[in-house]
Amino acid sequence: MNEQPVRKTLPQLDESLLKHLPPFSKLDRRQIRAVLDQATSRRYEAGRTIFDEGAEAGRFFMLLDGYVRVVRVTPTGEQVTALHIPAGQLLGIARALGRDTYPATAITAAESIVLSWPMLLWDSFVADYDGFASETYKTVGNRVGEMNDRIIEMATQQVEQRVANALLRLINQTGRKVADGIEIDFPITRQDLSELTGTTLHTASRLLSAWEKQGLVESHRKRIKVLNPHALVVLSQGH
Amino acid sequence: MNEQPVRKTLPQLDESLLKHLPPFSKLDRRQIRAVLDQATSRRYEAGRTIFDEGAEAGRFFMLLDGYVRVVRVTPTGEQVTALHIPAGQLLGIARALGRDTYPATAITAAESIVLSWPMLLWDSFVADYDGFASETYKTVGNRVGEMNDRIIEMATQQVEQRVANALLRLINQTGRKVADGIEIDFPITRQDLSELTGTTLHTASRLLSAWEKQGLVESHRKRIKVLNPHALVVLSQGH
DNA sequence: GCGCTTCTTTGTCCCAGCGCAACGTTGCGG
DNA sequence: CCGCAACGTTGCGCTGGGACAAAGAAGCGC
Repeated sequence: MNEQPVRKTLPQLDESLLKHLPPFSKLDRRQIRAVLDQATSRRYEAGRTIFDEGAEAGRFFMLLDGYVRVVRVTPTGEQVTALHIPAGQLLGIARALGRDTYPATAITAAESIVLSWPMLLWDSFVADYDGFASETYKTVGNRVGEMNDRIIEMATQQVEQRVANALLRLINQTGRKVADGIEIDFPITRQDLSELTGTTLHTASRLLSAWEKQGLVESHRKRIKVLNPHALVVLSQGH
Repeated sequence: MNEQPVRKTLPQLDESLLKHLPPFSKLDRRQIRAVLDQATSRRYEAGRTIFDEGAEAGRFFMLLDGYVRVVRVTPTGEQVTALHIPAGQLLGIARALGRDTYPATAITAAESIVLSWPMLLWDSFVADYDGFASETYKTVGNRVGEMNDRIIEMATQQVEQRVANALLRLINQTGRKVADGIEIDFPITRQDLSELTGTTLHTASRLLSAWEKQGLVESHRKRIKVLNPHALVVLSQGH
């Protein structure tokens, strides 16, 4: 793990920000203050580890801004991205899974702002804040759903379909509308895409090139813009 | 879904049975009575559907005996087994995932005895029974862990390793020690194995044949006995 | 016992996609 | 402006394992 998060005051954190975070969206002013007062805020550059698989789950986190990849490392050292987590979500919520170690490693995929609280506060948050528990269930439920989908994909779909699906998921989660399409608004390499889809960098690169020739996407290093999402959907369903 | 479960008295259900079920293991006699009184018991033959993906999650279930496959069906009609659930576990606990429909279909893989309760009771169980909530978190956590593992497997491992892994998981969950090895004590076809590992019936069959020739396993239709688990472990790690 | 169905085995063919390898491209720091 | 590192592209050959096919084995009902 990296250096310990530094406790800071949170002048730059607009309280209204928390209102957009589902677990806390219904809190009143005083409660928001209480949540923020107990939080530690930290900025991570891209590529830094927030917590490591297997480490004692001492804190839980909320991603205020940026993107996080949840990865697991195989015995042979390969990385596989299990999930992408967009801003506004909780992570490292081992407690909601009845665990006391983190089940995977979280790595920032872009510069990110992360709040964290001691895991000790988990239970009191659940008790004190209405809807906190049910929102975390939903978070867990969504992630289970996503993982489920990925298992299905991996089991039944061809590489091309999987990559198309991954792209679609990414633009759904983090797409930003631009003039002529939807852009994924965080840096993503071919390598990342291949880890997400369980293929190789080479194949992912080939596919993107092919799609670019067909005018489906446009991409420059670490940037991917989808021009024709519908065609991707068609691809993802199998020709 | 099948016919509605039939409400029955539970003469044949030894109360002590419930003590082996984690979520209720710490209850006293009166509480166990209360839990049982509110349960519906039902026997399912192998291959029957307990609940369907997408259906309203009206009940939650506990598998007293038998074996259940949690499957998802792809748009093209293929079945993929997402999880195997052994006796003693809860299933259909959509509520713990903040959902009100079942996220997958549950099908019995062997004759099974299933208790169920109206989902309405979920909240009161959580409130009334100490440890119920935390045990369900653990159940969810374990399943998330398993799914995670399967994603890693599918992304990084060869078919042979995946099948070996699947077998190992099965003997861990439901292995029964016999004279010269460990037998999986419910009927499993090559087809099942292939669905679990995202390969084809044919390949699974070939692999088992090869292993049988090497003396690693012994199998007769729907029965698989592992003679040399260690060799399988070696295989599963990739030569 | 006889036929039917379900499950399993085995062989042959063939191609998607991985491994390898070499070469472009972009951006950054000095 | 240059060199280097990170990122991306492309060609080629090889092979794991999927598709197809056909036939054996076990169980089941009549």
